[in-house]
Amino acid sequence: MVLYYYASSCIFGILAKTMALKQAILAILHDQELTGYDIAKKFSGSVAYFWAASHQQIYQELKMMTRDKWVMFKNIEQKDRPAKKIYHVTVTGKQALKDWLKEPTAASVTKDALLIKLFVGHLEQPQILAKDIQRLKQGHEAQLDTYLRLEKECFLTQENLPLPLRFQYITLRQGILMEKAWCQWAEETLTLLAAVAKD
Amino acid sequence: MVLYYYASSCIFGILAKTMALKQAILAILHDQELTGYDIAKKFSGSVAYFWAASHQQIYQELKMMTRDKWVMFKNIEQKDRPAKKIYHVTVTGKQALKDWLKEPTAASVTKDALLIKLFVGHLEQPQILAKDIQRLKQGHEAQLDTYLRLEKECFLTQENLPLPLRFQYITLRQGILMEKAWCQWAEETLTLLAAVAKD
DNA sequence: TCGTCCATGTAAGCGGTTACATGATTAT
DNA sequence: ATAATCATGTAACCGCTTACATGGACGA
Repeated sequence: MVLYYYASSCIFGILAKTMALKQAILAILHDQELTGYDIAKKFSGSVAYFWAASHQQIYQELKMMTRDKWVMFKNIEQKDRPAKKIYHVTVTGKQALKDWLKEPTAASVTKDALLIKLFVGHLEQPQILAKDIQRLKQGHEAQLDTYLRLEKECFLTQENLPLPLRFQYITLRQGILMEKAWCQWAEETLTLLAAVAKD
Repeated sequence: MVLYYYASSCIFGILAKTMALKQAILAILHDQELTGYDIAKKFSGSVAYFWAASHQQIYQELKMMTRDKWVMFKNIEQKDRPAKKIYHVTVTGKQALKDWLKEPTAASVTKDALLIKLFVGHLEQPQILAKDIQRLKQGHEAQLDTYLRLEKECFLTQENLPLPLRFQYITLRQGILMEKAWCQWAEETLTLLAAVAKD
């Protein structure tokens, strides 16, 4: 037996796999009927913050989920538009989602190329990295703005939010806190890089 | 031509791919000679925060990088231990790393199953999710502690840090700020979940 | 004796990306 | 004209995980 060798990876063996696209689709589709195209749009919109997926992947996943009876679809013929499949979650699918909620969640893994670059940042001129960070910072600031506007418009105005919205607010709050922290770090880093450039 | 359709993905087409394991290995190996085994240890240690990799993957990557002349190794026979290969970066490899530093970096993509769960958190008892978050929070707090101790011991004590360390400090700072933000969010969320449980 | 550390790999398969393909309608 | 929206897919490939495999030294 060589199991001991895999201890570092197996200590989290009880945890759920990271692969959760099926569940993400179930979550979106839970209280509404949508086409694959609609779901793809959601995945490059609001849900994109915590899970991204291309339309190709979504179509394939829907095919498998249909086979497994987690979702079903109605074929709708249209004049002047291609026919579309409107999906909904089955009872089996809803149960699968609920069961998954109970499983312990694995810590999410970050893969950040920018940090690798900074780790050996002394190999290049600090201005080059600074420029790169500045560009990324603009993206994060824009995202933060979007989130803050959403917070103001949808969540802070009314008291006694309906239960589902109270939970969605929690996910928005993570977006806000993380983007804020990122921007703060970026500012700090740009200051440090400017100091390096001076020397 | 149907390129317009892929605009949303191609707008970032000029950006570097996220796949940066080769560069991460080059970064670690840049100023020291190591075996694949050593590199794997680094990847489950300090570097793990911004890039994770298993030993299997590292061995395969080293093989490809050897083929491409980015790294070379010396075979060292040992008594009472298996033979080992000590790798070092070639001039070509160092140039490849420097070239990569200049490429614009793609924003890193988060995939967080916990947020999917919270998105449909109303489907389960709030205590179950709260427990899960509490467990994850312990992990993040432990990580934060490690980072803060490292900061104190290695970076805050001495002034005029050598250049490479000043850059490594920047990466540590991101770990610190992100973990802090996560813990803050977790606290907020646990309060909100407790409120939900009361109703 | 059990498990860990050192030190190397192969092979199957999964999750996800990239490229390719179709085709009418509508807005600029 | 040009490009975007709606709406569906297939196929090749890549990055990574999981499982399997070897084997001696050393500490609890």
